[in-house]
Amino acid sequence: MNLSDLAIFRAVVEEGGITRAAERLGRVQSSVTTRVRQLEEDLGVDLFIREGKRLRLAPAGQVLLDYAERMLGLAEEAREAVQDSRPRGTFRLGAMESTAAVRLPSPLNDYMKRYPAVDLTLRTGNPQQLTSALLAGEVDAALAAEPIAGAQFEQLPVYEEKLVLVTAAGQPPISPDDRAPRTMIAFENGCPHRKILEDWYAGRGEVPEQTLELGSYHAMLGCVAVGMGITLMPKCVLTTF
Amino acid sequence: MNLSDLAIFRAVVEEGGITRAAERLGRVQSSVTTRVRQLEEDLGVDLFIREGKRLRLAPAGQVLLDYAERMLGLAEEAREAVQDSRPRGTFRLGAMESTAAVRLPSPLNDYMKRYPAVDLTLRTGNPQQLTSALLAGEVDAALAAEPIAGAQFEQLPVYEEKLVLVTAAGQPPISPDDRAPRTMIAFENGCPHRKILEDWYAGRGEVPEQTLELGSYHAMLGCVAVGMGITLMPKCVLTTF
DNA sequence: CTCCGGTAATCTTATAAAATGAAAAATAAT
DNA sequence: ATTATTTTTCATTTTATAAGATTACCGGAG
Repeated sequence: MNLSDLAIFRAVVEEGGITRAAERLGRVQSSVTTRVRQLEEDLGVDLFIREGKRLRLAPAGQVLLDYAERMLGLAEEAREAVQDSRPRGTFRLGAMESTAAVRLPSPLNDYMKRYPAVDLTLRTGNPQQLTSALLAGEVDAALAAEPIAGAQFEQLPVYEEKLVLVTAAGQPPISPDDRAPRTMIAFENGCPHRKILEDWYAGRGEVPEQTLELGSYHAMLGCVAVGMGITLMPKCVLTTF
Repeated sequence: MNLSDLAIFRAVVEEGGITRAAERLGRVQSSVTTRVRQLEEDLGVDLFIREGKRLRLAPAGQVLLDYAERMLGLAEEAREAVQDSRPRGTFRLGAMESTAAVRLPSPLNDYMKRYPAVDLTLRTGNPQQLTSALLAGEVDAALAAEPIAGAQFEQLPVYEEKLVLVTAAGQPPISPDDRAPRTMIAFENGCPHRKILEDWYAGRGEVPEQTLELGSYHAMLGCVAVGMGITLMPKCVLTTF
């Protein structure tokens, strides 16, 4: 059973005869006869009751007709849907926590309005996690901070993040002469900003005596505000609090 | 696009590769490659994104996969439904008014309980109307009183109707010596009982002076009861009032 | 009854489609 | 760089479908 068989069968039913169906289908009567018989043989049932030269739809034919129309309708629809270039399906995007929270909400909102047929999935993680998800095909694209290890990706600069050192309000500014605050507050391991902050310490010939690892920017800022230590984060994150 | 193409496409998606799909389908991988490419050409879109030796489902492929699964599911279902010999569809039955009202309700009820997948249509009419409906293919079968004109039908005796002359209660019985009541009450023209009643009059050498034609047995009996005339009807009809 | 018009079935031949097998190209892993 | 794996391509064989001619069948008209 394939769709052309079903189309032929449907034409025979609709035209009420093999000869007229053949005419409509632009083929010869014997072909149509053969295809109908083959279909009957394939299904193991009579689709038509043959009374002399007249064909009457058999019960099994009625049943098949219903299915045939549905399948042919779906085929037509599929053909159009597939050629429709408007985005659809699911778009699985990866991003770092900071990007996801601050930069993405607005464009994501626009995107979803613009392409209502697309389901969006946002997965957050550090660049390592994002790149491996990308390699595994678990996400379609990701926004991550450079540099990216094993750069066999197609890349496109999107945002330039200005990173700021954050200290408690009222604290004297950090100068090259003073010792840096002893506690470094950072996001989970793998976060590129954390690495940069560690490098900053190293550049001063220092090492943070203590590291406080937190799971959210909100918590980190709270800790900084009470003078627990310093942190490094995209400037834009600050503006949202 | 036909169902085998779609089955092949689905297998490739499910197995995640042409080689495994070919194995599962029991054919050689070059065939599978060709069929997939043909399907893409036919639809005018790429179903897969080819990255080296790995195939990734393209957006259009996602769309098609959904349709393919639906169509293949329907095909499977159709194959089973068509081979299912239990009656289904619509059964269009014709019958005379008296048969429909008195004899059919109970068997019809049984039938519908027994074959819930069958839709029943009952069309009432006199034997002439029923036979022409049968010839036109508007009903599948009909219950009609003999004799039937142009008997190219397959026939089967089902009921034997005892016809009774009905007069008003308290009336003296009709004897061959008296004149028959002057008014004949009958169903619409074409009703076989009416013909029989007319013949009965003729057999006595009489002719009904007046004919009252009514559309329902209920009305006919009402008229007989008040002494307006006589009628002839199946005995079973009487028992239902 | 026989012939004619119209229809479906059958059979043979021609054409198109699909499957195969082998080799090539591409690429991921070693 | 080499090997192994996977897809693609191509020539060939096999299968499926279409066409064309014929036959069989039925229904109506003469």
